[in-house]
Amino acid sequence: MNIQQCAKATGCSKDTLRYYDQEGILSPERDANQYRNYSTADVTRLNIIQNLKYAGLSLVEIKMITNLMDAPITEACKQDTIAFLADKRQIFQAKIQFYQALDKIAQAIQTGAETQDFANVKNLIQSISQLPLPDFEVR
Amino acid sequence: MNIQQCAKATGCSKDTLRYYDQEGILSPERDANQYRNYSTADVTRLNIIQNLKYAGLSLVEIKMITNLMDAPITEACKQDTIAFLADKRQIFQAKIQFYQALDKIAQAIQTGAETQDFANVKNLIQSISQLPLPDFEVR
DNA sequence: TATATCATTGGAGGCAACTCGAAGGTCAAG
DNA sequence: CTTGACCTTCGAGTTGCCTCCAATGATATA
Repeated sequence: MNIQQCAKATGCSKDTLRYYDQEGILSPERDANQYRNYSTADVTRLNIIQNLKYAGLSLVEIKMITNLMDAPITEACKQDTIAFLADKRQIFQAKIQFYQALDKIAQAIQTGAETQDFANVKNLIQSISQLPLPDFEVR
Repeated sequence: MNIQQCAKATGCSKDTLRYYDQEGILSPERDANQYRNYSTADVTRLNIIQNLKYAGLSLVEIKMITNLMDAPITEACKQDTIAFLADKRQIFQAKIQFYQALDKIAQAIQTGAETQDFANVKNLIQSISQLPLPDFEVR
């Protein structure tokens, strides 16, 4: 699969695919003429990358995770991974709670706006300031 | 409250506060000497800004929402707000589902790494590619 | 009144993650 | 064998969100 087909299959732009190659995030095989040749495994991997990006991970963090797929996992790397995941899970869980709370407020604002209850809309926006941010560092 | 105190109260840097002023996101009153003077309402507003940023909104979107707090809400603006919120709620709900699924996988990877079940770790990472991204546009 | 510490502005720099353009090589169709 | 649509690399530009610096002014304390 050439770069154009891969771009179409994954929704990444060709430039993005070249950028990922350059950054060592995803380096496909090359044909004799130096053209990139993407395998179906590469496409799967790009889906993983996109999903983790959507979850708010940086490309460096994504590299860490996807690297686990092809390297044999050493003891040191195992420890790193466990610590990293414990960290990330805290963040994921904080995000779940945060979005649930925020969605509740958004729903109430929606209702308030529809029923012309504008005073309440302002109170609801105020209440966003009360949502607790997690006290650990988040990117 | 001067800029230093506000920075301390909100956790924003002084540079960030000046940047927000410059961008019209939060413009505090000025004293006779041109020094910025932050009110408690400004601090509340900065909390809102930080929370919405954490939720993945851009500063432009945040401006849209916080502007609702001081302007009288016109009919046109009401329509915009309702549409905007409907949109954002879709995204929030997608994120909730996504993080729940991802956390489940992260937990399983953690367990697999702890118990040396590395083959399974690789399968689990693979399974991230299966998580459905929402089909609407997300930032 | 000198000194230190705060504030102001303007403009430059930085980082992540692209995005674009130029200059040139490859390949299939007519 | 030319035309057009691909591909390559390299380097520069862009966007969002800061972050730092220099020059200058205000304020508090010894």
